[in-house]
Amino acid sequence: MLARHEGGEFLLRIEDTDTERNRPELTTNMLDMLQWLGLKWDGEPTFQSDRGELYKAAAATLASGGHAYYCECTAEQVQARNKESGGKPGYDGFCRDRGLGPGPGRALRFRAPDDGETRFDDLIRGEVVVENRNIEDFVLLRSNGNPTFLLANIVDDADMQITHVLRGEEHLNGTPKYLLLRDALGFDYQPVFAHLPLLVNEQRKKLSKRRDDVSVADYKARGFLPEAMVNYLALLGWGPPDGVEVRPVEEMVPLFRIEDVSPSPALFDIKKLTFVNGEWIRMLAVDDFVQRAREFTDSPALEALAPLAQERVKVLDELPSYFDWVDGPAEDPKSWDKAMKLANAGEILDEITVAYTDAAWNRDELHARFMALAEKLGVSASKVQGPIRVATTGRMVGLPLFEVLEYLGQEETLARLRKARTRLA
RNA sequence: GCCCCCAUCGUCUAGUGGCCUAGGACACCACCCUUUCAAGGUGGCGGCACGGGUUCGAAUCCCGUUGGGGGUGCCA
Repeated sequence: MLARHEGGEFLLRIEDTDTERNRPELTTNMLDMLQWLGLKWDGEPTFQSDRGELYKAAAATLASGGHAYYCECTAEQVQARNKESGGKPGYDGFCRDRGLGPGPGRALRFRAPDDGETRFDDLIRGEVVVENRNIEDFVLLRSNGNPTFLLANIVDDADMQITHVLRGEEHLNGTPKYLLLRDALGFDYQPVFAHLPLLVNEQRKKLSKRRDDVSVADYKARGFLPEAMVNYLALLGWGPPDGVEVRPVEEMVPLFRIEDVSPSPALFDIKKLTFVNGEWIRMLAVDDFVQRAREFTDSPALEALAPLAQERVKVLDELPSYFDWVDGPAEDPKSWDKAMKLANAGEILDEITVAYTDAAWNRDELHARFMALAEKLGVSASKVQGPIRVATTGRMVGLPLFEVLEYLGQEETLARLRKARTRLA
């Protein structure tokens, strides 16, 4: 798939589409992801099937030039022969000199050199040298006629004059093959290589789609901000020279140099991502926060209490638990037990359930009366708020109590307190 | 098996021969602040994998060992 940067400054080619099955939805997902992350692009995606003739021409050049040959071995046959000769994987060159022509069931293989070495410079890893005899005869054209990734890769790169080949370390081994193909095809083409470190899981294995959480859509659904995601991703394998880690991409771009990227694998640490996300949430303008928070809660109290929630939440999907008291105290037996088992829980509720009319029902007044009550009962303020909090919101933890009570209003608050008192008795 | 890559606190990193008694961030712990929880503040815990060289001097350079990862597909 191809995507051109907005300013036309560079051409980004993303190779993710299966050349054989050619599933467009993969491309669509990727474009959605890029957009969410704020990476601009334009231009229409290009599929490999649109460029088939180019690959076939290259394959023909290779075959007629003696750089490739047809092979009718099946995977099973190769495997069986390898097993017999000592279990070494890789193609054994069985059809190398059989002079087979094209035909059904026959794949085209590259004839790798028997000697010499292939070397290249990598911005991140320095010089990499591989002896050609360690490179086996890999497939160029499948028996169904479709080109493989490697062939499409070099043809596209040379054709588009790709300047920078930046990819994961898993492609490091493929690079000598890529270069061998380039030379066999006679291309005058020399990109700059940079093989980036792999992202690994807790077991230090390469992050895989099958067993790890790698879908950006999932992080989006959980309430991670794209700003935080990009920010955190940039921190893997790299650190800003001034040490300021939480900052917008625009600020990191001028600081970033691909050659400063670390060559060793990095662990994707959800804890730090969460921290960065919390920082970004707190940096949001309140109305922006409210807008984004709306995806996660439909509470009518959101607008009124947004700044208080904004300061507490690290991931947006925590929001519901901060606002589930609006229609009545949340069901949370643990909180109830913890708060109400206090010896003087009943006494606290008795004292606080008295209405007042000599002052406005607001945070400051509630606070003042609450403090007076704590002093009167000779109990710490933090102890006193427990029963009240649970009686009104159902939970032991949550937004600051008096703001919540102010929002609830005197009538509703007192009703909840009395109800709790009855239940307690 | 073979080939390639990698190796600083638990994690992400700074460090490119003396500014290193190895710095920062996350996490963790303690204290402060405080109506809960957060946020904020202060402090703490914690690392150059090992062994040889080179050098007046090595986390930094070289070699080896060990450990980890990747590749070894008619996947990309």
